Amino acid sequence: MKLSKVYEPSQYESDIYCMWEESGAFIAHPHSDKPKFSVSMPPPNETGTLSIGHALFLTLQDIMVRHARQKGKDALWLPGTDHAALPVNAIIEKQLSEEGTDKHDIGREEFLKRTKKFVGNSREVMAKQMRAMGASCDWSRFRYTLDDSLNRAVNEVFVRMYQDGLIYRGNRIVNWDPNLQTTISDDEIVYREETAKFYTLQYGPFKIGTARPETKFGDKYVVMHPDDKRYADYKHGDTFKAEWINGPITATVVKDKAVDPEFGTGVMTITPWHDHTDFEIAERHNLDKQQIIDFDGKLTDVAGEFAGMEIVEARPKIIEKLDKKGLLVSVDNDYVHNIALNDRGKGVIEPQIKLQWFVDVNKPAVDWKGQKCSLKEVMQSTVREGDIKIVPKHFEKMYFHWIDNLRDWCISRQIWWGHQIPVWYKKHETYVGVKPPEGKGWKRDEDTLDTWFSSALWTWSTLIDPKLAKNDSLGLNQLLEQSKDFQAYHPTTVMETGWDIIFFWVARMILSTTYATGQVPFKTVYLHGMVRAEDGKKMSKSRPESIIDPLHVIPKYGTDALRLALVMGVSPGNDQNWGTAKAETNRNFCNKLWNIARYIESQTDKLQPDAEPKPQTPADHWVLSKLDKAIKQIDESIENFNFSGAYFDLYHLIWDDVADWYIEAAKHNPDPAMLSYVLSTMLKLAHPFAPFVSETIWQTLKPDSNSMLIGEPWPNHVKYNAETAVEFEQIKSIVAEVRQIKTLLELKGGELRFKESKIIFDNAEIIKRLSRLDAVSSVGGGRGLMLTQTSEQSWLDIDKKMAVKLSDTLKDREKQLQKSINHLNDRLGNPSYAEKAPQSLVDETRAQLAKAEEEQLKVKNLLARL
RNA sequence: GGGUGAUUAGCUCAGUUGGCUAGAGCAUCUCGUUUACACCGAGGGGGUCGGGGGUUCGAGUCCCUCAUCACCCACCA
Repeated sequence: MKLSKVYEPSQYESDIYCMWEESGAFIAHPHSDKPKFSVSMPPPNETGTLSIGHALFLTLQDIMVRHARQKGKDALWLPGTDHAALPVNAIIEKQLSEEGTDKHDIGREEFLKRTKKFVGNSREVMAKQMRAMGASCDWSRFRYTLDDSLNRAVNEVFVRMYQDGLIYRGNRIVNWDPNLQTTISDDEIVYREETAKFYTLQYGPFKIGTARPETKFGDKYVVMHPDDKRYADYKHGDTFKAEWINGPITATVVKDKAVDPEFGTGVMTITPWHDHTDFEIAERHNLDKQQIIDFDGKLTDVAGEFAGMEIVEARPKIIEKLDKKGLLVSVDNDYVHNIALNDRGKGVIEPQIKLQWFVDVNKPAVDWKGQKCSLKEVMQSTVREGDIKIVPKHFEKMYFHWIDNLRDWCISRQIWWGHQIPVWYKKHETYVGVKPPEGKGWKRDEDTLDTWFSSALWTWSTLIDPKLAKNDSLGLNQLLEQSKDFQAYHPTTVMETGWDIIFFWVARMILSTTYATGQVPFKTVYLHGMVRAEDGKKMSKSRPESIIDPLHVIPKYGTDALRLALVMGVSPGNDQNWGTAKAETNRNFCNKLWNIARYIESQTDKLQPDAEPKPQTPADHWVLSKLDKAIKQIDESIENFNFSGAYFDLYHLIWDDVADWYIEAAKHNPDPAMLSYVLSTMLKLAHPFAPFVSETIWQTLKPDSNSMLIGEPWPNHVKYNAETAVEFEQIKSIVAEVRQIKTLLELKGGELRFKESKIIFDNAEIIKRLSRLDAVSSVGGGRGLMLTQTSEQSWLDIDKKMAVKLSDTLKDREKQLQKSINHLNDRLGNPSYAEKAPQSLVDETRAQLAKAEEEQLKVKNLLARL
C-alpha cells in the first residue's frame, strides 16, 4: 500500500479503531504479572452528547493509558456513564410538562421506563463519540452507575454507614427547589446577584430590615448582638407587644452573636424555617419554628389573607398593608444581594425544614490506619499524609478549606430517577437493609440518593464482579476480596478529572472509598482546566455559537489534530481557550509526520523496529542522540503529567530535528535501515498523542501482518557516538551561517572554500545541498568572506564589493559580542561567583567567554578588511 | 468578608529543584514551487517577563507589597 500525498484522517480513523478494538488491545488482564496501571473514566452524564471538555479528558487519559501499555504495564481504563439523577429528571419532567402531564399522573413505573429509554439512546451516542476520540478503554468492562452490581455497592455502603451511626434521618434545614420538588446539596447551589428592594419596618420599638417581607408573618423573636450597647436596656428573654402584619403579637428578645451590629439597625427578626442562620439561632435558644412558605412556594395559612399566594404576588401586597398600618419606615431600591439558585435548572432555592437523610461527617466512626476517625479527618489525612497526591498542588488548599467548612451531607432527593433509599417503614418501625424486609405492610422510602453518593463509589464499585454481586450470601468485604478486578486494580493509579468537580466528586470518592474499602480510591488526582470559548468566556448554552462540538472538529481536522490541539500549551489546572488555529497547526503536524513517512516509504517498504540502528554519518549519530534524549524526556514528562511538555518535545523532534535536518541531510545518501529505525521510533513516541495517524502509517509499513503500533513497546535507549553527533552540530552551524549570509546578500548558488577541515571535507555534499551552494571545495589559503560562527576554517567566495553590504550586520554582531563578553567577564570577575556557583557552571561560562572572544576576533578582522 | 490562580512577543500560551543572549504556535516582513510535505522550505523583525521593594554571586522563577483580571468558598436579616 502506498501512502497518499495528503493525510486524510476520515479515510482511516474508524477502521483503525475497529482493528484495535477487535484485536483485544484495550482489554485488561488482571491475571497477568505485568505491573498494573488503572484509570477510572469519570462517567459522563447520560444527558445527550459529549462536549469538548469530555474530549479533553478522554485525550489526557488515553495518552496515559497508551503510554502505560507501551511501557509494558497491564493497563485498565474502565469506561462508563452516570445516571445523573437531577439533570435527567429535570429533562424528563420538562418533556412531561410540555405534553401537558406530570410524573404523578403517569406514576413511578412509567416514569422510570421513559427515563430508561432516554438514557439508553444517550449512552449509545456517547459511546460512539468516545470511540471517535480514539479512547482505548476496556469496553468489556463498561459500567453504568445504575447497574445492579453498583446498586448493590450503594446499598451495602448505606446500610453499613447506618449501622455505624454515620447515616441518620433528621429534621434539618435543607435547600429546597420548589420547581424540581427536591432538596439539593450545598454544593449544587449557585448564586446570582440581584438588585432588590430593601424594606425597613417598625417592629415594636425596633426597626428591622428585610428584603423578604413575605417571610415575616410568624416572626416573634427579635435578635441583637449581646454586646450592642444601643440595645443594652433589652434583656435576653424580655417580651413586648407589637402591632404586626395580621394583628398584635407578642415578641421575645433574643441575644445572639450571629447578628452583625454593623449591618442595618443591628436588629433582626428571624424565620428559622426558611433560613440557615435563623435555623441555627433557633436551635441554640430552643425557639419555635413555623413554616411560612409551603413546598410549592406558596404562603401557608400563617399568612392569613395572603395564604396560597405566590411570593412574587404577595410581596407588594404585604408591603402595601404594612404601609397602611404605618409600619413601613423606608424603602431602599438599590439593595444588592445574592439569591440562591439550583445549579441544575436554575430554580430559586427556598430553604425548608424537612425530614431527610444525612451523612454525619464529624462522628469518629471510621477505622483508618488503626484509629477511629471521622469522615472529615480521614479526608484530611489521606491528602496530608501523601496517600493521595493532588496535581497541581495548589488545589490541596482548596480541598482542605472545603473540608473545614463541610457540613453533614444531605443525601436524600425527592426524585424518582436514581438509587432508591434502602429503607422501609411500617407504622413506627424502620428497617434498613440491602434486601427488602420479610413480612407485609412495609413501605419503602420514596426518596432516592444524591447522584454523588453512587458516583463516590465509582473507582471500586465498578471493579466488583457482577456475577458475585448477585450472590446475597456474600458480604461487602467478601465481594471485594473475591473480585479479581478489585484485587488487581484498586486503588486506581490516577484520577484525571476537571477541578470544577473536586468537591462534588473527588472529595466524596475519598470519603466513601476510604470508609468502605479501607483504601484510597486513587494515588494521584490530576486536575485539568476547563476548555473555554475562543474569547476566553465559558461555553454556555445561552451562547450556542460558543459551544464547540468535537464531532464537528473531527471531520475537518482529524481526531489527532483535535487531541493535539487540546494538549498543546496546556498546563495542569489552567483553563484553555479553544481556537481553530490550534486545530490547524496540529493537522499540519500530522500531515508532516505523514509526509516524513512518505519519503521514508520511497526508500524502504518495511519498518524494522527491532533492528539495532547502525549509524554511519555524523547526521546518523546526531539524530540518534536527539531520539535518545526525546525518548527519555517524553517518557518522564508523561509520567509527571506534563503533557504539553511531552508534546512540545515530540513536535520539535519530528518537525525540526528529523524533518528539517536529518531527512534533508540523509537525502544525499539515504540509509534505509536508519530511516526505518528513525520512523518507527517516532511513531512509537507519537502514538499516545496521535494514535490514528501513527497507527495508519504503521499499518502501511508494518514489519509483519499482525503487527500493531498500539502493541509496540516504548522505544529503548539507543547507542551513538556523542563526538560524532557533535560534528553534525558543526555542520548545522556552517549551513545556518551560509544561509544567513546568502539571504542577506540575496545571493544564489555560491562557493564555500575550506582549509584543513575534515568535517567539511567529509560532509561537503551535505553542506552544499543544505546551503544550496554550487560548490564546496578545498583550498590552500583563505579568500573571500570568512565564516565566524564555526571553528572550521572556511570562506564564502564573495567579492569585496558585496561583502561591504554586510558591514552593518557585522558591526551589530560585534557590538553584541562585546556586550556578551563584558557580561561574562563581569560574572567571572565577581569573586563570590567563582566561590559559590557550581564548578560546572563556572567552566561553562569560561568556555562561552572563549568562544565569544574567538568569534569577536574574526568579526573584527573581517571588518578591518572591508 | 476569606481564599486560589493569572499577568511573559500583535494574539494564544510554555518556561520542571533559581544558572547560557527568555521560547513555541499563530500573525507579520523578505526570499523561494529543488519529486516527502505550499497542510511546504530558508531568513528576519518583534519582549526593560504587570508596578515597586527584598533575598542571592545570579530572579521570569523565591519572599513582601500594590494594581488589574478570572475563579472558588461564605453570605447579612
